[in-house]
Amino acid sequence: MLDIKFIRENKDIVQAGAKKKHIDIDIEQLITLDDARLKELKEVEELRSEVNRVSNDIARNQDSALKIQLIEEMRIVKDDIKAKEEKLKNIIEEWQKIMLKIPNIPSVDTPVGPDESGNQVIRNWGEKPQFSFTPKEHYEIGKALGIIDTETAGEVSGSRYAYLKGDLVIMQFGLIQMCLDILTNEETLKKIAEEAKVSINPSKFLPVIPPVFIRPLVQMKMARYMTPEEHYLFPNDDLMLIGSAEHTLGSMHMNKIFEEKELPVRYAGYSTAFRREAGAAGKDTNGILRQHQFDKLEMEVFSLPENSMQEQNFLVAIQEYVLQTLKLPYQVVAVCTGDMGFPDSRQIDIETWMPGQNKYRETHSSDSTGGFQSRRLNTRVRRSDGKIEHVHMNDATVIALGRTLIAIIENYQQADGSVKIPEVLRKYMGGKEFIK
RNA sequence: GGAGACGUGGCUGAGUGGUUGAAGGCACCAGUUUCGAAAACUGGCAUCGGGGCAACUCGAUCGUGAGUUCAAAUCUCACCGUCUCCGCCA
Repeated sequence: MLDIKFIRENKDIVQAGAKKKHIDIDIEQLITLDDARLKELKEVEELRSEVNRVSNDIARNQDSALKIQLIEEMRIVKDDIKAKEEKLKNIIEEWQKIMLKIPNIPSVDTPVGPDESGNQVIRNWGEKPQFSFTPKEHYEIGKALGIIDTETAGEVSGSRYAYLKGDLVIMQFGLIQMCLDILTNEETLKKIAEEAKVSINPSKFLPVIPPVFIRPLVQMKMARYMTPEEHYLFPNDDLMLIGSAEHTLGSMHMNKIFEEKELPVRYAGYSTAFRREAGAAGKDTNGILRQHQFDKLEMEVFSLPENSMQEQNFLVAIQEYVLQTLKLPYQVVAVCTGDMGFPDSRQIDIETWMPGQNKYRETHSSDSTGGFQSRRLNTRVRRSDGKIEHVHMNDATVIALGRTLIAIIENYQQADGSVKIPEVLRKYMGGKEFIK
């Protein structure tokens, strides 16, 4: 949510920002409503003030005839207040509906574009592996090795589910452990920050296992409930499944105030993510690329506003470090206005090379949301001078397990159908060198 | 799931219908004192919104939402949450 004062003072910027994101909003209508809201609010407040004043007189006055007269008068004023409050309530409801539809404004360095075709590759890393044979896709290799079974899962649970088995499971836990080792090691983080030339305090991440259920109201505050059809809903319990650990990590400090010296606060949350993939009919149906359920380690950082850009750069640097450690080729992409998320001011994705598909595919995302989510969540910071303002929030993937497993399977595949295990993972897999 | 207790400012804790936005304490900030610090003393110290250049002022907020009343932290109802005991369970 943007600040209404900011919207009033910068309506051209807000309107232009929404247009770049291809979201229709009517700022003039909002401002007309806001004028009405302020007028009505003022009237209600003046009447309430009168009631308060007279009520105090009643309490202190000894003259009982006068008291009765004043009480009668206040009864009438009270009815007046009730009617005005009803009117105000309706105005505020309309006002909120429009406010919730106004997206965050894209940063100045966000490329403008209609959809993902407008995304820009910023840089790439790594040599694509050369094969003496035609590289296969992950599901073929996985099926042959008996480590991915989508057929049984299809019968048991439906499409877009899979059984992962054996060494692939061990590898998943190895990846998680490897990433947690990075995120909880201050030396490593410092090194990453220095190499990426970001000037922030590279403090450790606190590992968290968050709930996978969230109240729809809170999801709304995270500004991640724009497309209800994307979520698994449990109306009997007024709950929904999270689509990312971000949703229950970012809301951890709802209605709370940080002290300036506490920031940045960094979390590394591990959870399963649940997505209905409602808009992806027939897309990526093979294997485990696009699943209804996948596991992910996610970073969430609360920072001072002036640091949030650098914080995002730091998070991207961590993502790159993870992929470099695994020796997986990737490209870093500035996501354009037409493709970026509703609450984002700047979104950067990383796409990892998938030789079987002969394509880069999205494995990481990092969202800088500024004060957009924190305004809805009411998450603030008390500065050292006592002033209180909204914190800035950044979230980013550390590792999305399913897609990273695909990248490893495809990049490390061998002519005999086996998969070589990346060196850094071997210590987590009993020293094993191949899955075969 | 059953029974009971409770939810007040950053924390603690008073407050059961009328200048209570809320005593006291801790923490914090500024000053006095000190070479400096501690201690002591003095003062300040909730958030949000409206109006005002400002001093200031009006309103809202005592878990959330409704209600009763001229007047609600205080009374009523619903919901949410926490704690204790029992049950169940990994």
